[in-house]
Amino acid sequence: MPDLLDSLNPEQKQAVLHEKGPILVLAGAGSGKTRVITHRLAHLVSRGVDPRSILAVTFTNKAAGEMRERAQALLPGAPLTSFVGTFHAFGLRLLRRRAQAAGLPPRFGIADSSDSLALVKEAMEEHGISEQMLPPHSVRGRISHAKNAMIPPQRFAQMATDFAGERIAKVYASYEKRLAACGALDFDDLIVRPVRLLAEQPGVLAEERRRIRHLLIDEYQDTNSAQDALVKRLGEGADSLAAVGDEDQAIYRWRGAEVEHILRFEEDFPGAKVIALERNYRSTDKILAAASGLVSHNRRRREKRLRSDRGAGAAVRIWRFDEDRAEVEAVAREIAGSAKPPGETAILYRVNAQSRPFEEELVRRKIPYVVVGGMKFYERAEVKDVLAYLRLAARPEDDLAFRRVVNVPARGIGAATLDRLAAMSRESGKSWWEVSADPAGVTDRARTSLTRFRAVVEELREKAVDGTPSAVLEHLLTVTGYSALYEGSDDREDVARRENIRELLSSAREFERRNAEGATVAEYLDTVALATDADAAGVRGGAITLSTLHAAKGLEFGQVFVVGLEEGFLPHGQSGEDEDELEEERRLLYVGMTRAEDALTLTVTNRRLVYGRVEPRRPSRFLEEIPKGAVEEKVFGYSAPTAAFAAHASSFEPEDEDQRPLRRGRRVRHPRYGYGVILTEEGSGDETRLTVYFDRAGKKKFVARYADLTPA
DNA sequence: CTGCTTCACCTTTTT
DNA sequence: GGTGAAGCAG
Repeated sequence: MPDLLDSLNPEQKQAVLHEKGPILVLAGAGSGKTRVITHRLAHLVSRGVDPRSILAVTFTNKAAGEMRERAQALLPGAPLTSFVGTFHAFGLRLLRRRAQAAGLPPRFGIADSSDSLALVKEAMEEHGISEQMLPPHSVRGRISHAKNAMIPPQRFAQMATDFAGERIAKVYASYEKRLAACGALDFDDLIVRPVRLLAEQPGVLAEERRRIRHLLIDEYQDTNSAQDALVKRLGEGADSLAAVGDEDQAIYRWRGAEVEHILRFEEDFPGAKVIALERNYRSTDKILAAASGLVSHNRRRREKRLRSDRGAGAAVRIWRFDEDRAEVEAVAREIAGSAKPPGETAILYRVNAQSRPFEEELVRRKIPYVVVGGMKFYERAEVKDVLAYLRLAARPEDDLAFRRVVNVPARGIGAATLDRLAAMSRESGKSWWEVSADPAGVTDRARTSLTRFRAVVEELREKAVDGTPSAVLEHLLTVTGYSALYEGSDDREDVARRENIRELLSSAREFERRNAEGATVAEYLDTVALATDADAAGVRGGAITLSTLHAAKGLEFGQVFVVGLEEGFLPHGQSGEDEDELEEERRLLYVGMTRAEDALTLTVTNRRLVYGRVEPRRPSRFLEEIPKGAVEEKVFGYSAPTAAFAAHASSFEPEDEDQRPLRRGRRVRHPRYGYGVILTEEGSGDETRLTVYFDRAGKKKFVARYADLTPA
């Protein structure tokens, strides 16, 4: 198929044609990365390579879907049988096939992020750790990092140096126990377990290597160490291993990704071929110059020179506003007056909460829009409830699902009964399901309710043996009494819930259609567990796209607005001042800017409503780093800040040396709580209240005047 | 045990 | 502004 290569430039062609061994493709923004991957995949197949020996891995379902589709389009005829999917989907498939070798129960479940957060909370409670002391979210984060670094609880405990670390080690250990008790794996396990399996069982490794001969890894800059290890295990000795990525677009450090993996590729794979794709087909020169100038302030990157293929174009606009209302209006007005079709426009922001004012204004102006990401379909309570019933139908020993719905709709099974079941389960090592058959020490009412509940689940189990997912779902909605819960109500929320349930049903039918044979309940549940968003990005058609900078990666638009370029958003207030985190924030903006083809507008505001409060804002430091030659500034009715306002604003200034001993960030000592650090100051003078985070006692609030705090 | 109210706390990004 | 936990009356 010679025409396969005609549309490629020389570098792209080299990347596609590369025959043997490791190759790293450094694909700058807009350089035709997906094109290279899909063509390489298609090329291998058309050259006679067995499609089943090709493994193509990405990070998101969306990217995987696109890759499969586009590769398939290049290969008329037989459906592509290669594995094309996410790291997690690959890990899951491997573990399902080799559950026994991996030492897993034959039908293990998958704990999603809310399941695993629930388990962390329980584990914390078990060890008497309050949520004030350690936020469950961050504990969950620490555990996740440890798992991805392949550090087991035992070693984590040995490594723990401080008080918090010791506690987290305990939580980590019982979290793992609890996960095992409900026969479930969390997302991290889906990567880490395969790595361990391949490391410990040479036989399995040999077989997998025999099966997988060609690897294609997308977004290599976003791999964490477990994913990197997985690639290395499988890739060693493979016929080819192609890693594609761009360190300037690495934006998942917080999730354990390490740019080092891509920066170190040639050392890890000696003799690797490296090809840089530096021709940009997406953006005009001005946009590219602005974005490149910005990201060149990063140190941990390879020097590169992106060239635009599209001519100079218009300057990047920087719009400055006095307040957020004006910002929202100006952006909406520009969009309304624009000749571009709505589908060609995107508004990008740092955090989801920023979408709201724009949504309101777009609604007011009757401009259609879609929000990418946002509230996730599979995270809605009603969807999770219904799926929990389905999970029980497939695997009654799924404690997490059991607890979720045993009392939904309300059956008179309350906290006391649940505590009983928990205790019995812990003592006997049996699942809640088993224990609930003969519960000791619960009220008669609860006992009858449990019996009735069990009968319902038993019936669903039978139904699930040979029923399709959608049939079981439909059945379950009536027998459990779940749909009656929201029926016949005019409440907007209830209407939405009914719609979501209907939506779930049709997605199940869609799943069955796509997997004509083998659309079992278990397989449907696997798919759903790894599907995080409802692929909303596919339906953008005639609507403006609203998206976070993260979710915008991989997309492109004629006209892009990156809004709210202020300190606190970009860089985000939760990101520290250390260089690595700043670099990541800078890359995030870079990713946003390089989404634009012809028009890019960056906005800043002097004042903004945050959590219902008007707050002074300062322009992002990144604005200074964008080359002046590429931009054109415009100030909208900008009034100089008042003196008081300026004083307030300047307290955000990091280089403004504040000598007060009890200011934000200072370490202090308290006679009772020991050492800590000041998190926030509220009010002023005698009224000043301080929130202090103590190393051992957690968060406490004080009125500064009365608290016995000394600088430490 | 349930359902309602209040209250605190919060807010990064996601497979 | 929104959500989830905690508190309280029925």
